[in-house]
Amino acid sequence: MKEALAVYNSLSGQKEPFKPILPEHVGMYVCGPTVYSNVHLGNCRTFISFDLIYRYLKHLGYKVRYVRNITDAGHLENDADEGEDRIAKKARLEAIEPMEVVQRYTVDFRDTMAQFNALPPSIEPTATGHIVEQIELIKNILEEGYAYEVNGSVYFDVLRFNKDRVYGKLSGRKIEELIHNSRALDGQSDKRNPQDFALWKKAEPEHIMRWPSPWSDGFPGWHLECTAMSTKYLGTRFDIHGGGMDLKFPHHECEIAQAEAVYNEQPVNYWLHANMLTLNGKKMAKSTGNNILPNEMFSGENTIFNKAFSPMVVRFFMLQAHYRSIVDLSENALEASEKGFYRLVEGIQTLEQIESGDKTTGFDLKQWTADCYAAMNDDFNSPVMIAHLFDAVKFINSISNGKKSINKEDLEALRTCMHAFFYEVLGLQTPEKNKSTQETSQLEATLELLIELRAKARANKDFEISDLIRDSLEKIQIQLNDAAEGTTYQIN
RNA sequence: GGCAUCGUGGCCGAGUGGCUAGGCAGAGCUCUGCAAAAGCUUGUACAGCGGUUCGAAUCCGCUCGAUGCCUCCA
Repeated sequence: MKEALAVYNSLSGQKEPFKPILPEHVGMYVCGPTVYSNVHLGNCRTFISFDLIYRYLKHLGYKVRYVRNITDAGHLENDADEGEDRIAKKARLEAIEPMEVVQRYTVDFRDTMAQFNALPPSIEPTATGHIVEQIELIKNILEEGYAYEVNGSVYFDVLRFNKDRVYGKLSGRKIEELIHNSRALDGQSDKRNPQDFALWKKAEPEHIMRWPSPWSDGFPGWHLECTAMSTKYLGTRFDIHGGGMDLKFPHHECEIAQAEAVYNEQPVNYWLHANMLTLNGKKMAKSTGNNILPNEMFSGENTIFNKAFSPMVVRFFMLQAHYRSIVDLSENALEASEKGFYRLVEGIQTLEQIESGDKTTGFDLKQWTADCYAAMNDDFNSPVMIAHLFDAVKFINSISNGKKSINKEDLEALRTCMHAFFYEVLGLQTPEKNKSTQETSQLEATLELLIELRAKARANKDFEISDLIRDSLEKIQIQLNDAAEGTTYQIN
């Protein structure tokens, strides 16, 4: 199965057979969040996409080292604030320590990702914990002649780099076009060319987050941390680098330039980019109000949707689209996914109860299993794999109805495969059963009494009473279901 | 303005030269005192206009539209 995996490489623009540098190991780096506010739902989609990829690689038997950074310094804003660090700005606004901001939102981020059942990465390094490595890297780039210092700041010399190597190969941008499209400098910049980017910025006096360096007391440029940390933990050449599509340019382009400047080879074999999440057809933006936080979705306390959606439903919704497609969050789409998700969950629960027969009828289990793997091997095509899971649910239901049968061996294999794909690869969980506290057991007993009374009324054809019980319960979100074996209830 | 990705049935969303995606909704059926729930069955599609081809939703060109990034520090 491993050999069949193909991934879409942004660098080449096509699907390529996946061959890691070491046969049994995979090194994967994904650009993590900047922890200056609550994690953005769009960010979550990126990390859920890479969680799927991480899980599938592990499922195939690879030993994966998954590194995802926490950006807690050096990510400058691009609005009117004169080069102020996002973290520092937030700290100033809230009158707290910068590291307090970092701590708060790192905790929020981890908590949210845990709710989405995303596995934690193998290493989660922070930018502030790797200042030494970043300074070393700048020294090396300067030594190679691809950077220059001006007034205590150090900039990467893109034009100089482009003479020896190619800048723009990931994003398909040409340096001439970049120059052509740049506006004239307003004279305030120390940079020689607008395409150049900061490796080190001298801190203004009011700037709180600062570190000593050979050039000035200052802070590292944003692009630098990922190069420093990825190469530290994965080597100067590693297998997979991931991130959101929006990071392709300039961030990842700059990473390539930084690494190539020092190590003289391209740092990454496979560049993978997860696409964006829109909300009601538009980009999510705080400024326009077209924005929703993960927790607001889970609790239903928001002005965008009329109801709450659980983390598993949202995760399932995202996995029903391919990671390289833009996916649009809307109430209709979420509700459709929610129902589909529960259909799948019930199918898995039915699978636990069905019994094997003499032979398997109407289902080619080997072919089905192969189809599931083929879908995932085709650039992690989770929507197609999920479609196959629904085919299995249809089969499971018809076994349950007695219309089809399955032999012992196949039943075992079906359970193994369904579990592997549902829990392990897709990372889904079935909703937790309510813990049986005293109150719930009292409720259960009461409901069973009501069901018994209703059954008596029905036996006497006293439908007025039986419907009164049913309708009254329905009003308080308790649904009675009459089946051949008796009446069951469902609390919504 | 530049770069990139994309436009699929009522909604979401795969596929990508000839062969059923799937989910939700709708319709029909089964079950039921009637419902509900559940299960089964089922359909109209590939933005528009040209071109290539025996054959295109799939390839090419143009038009229209969408989304992201860039055009300032990063």
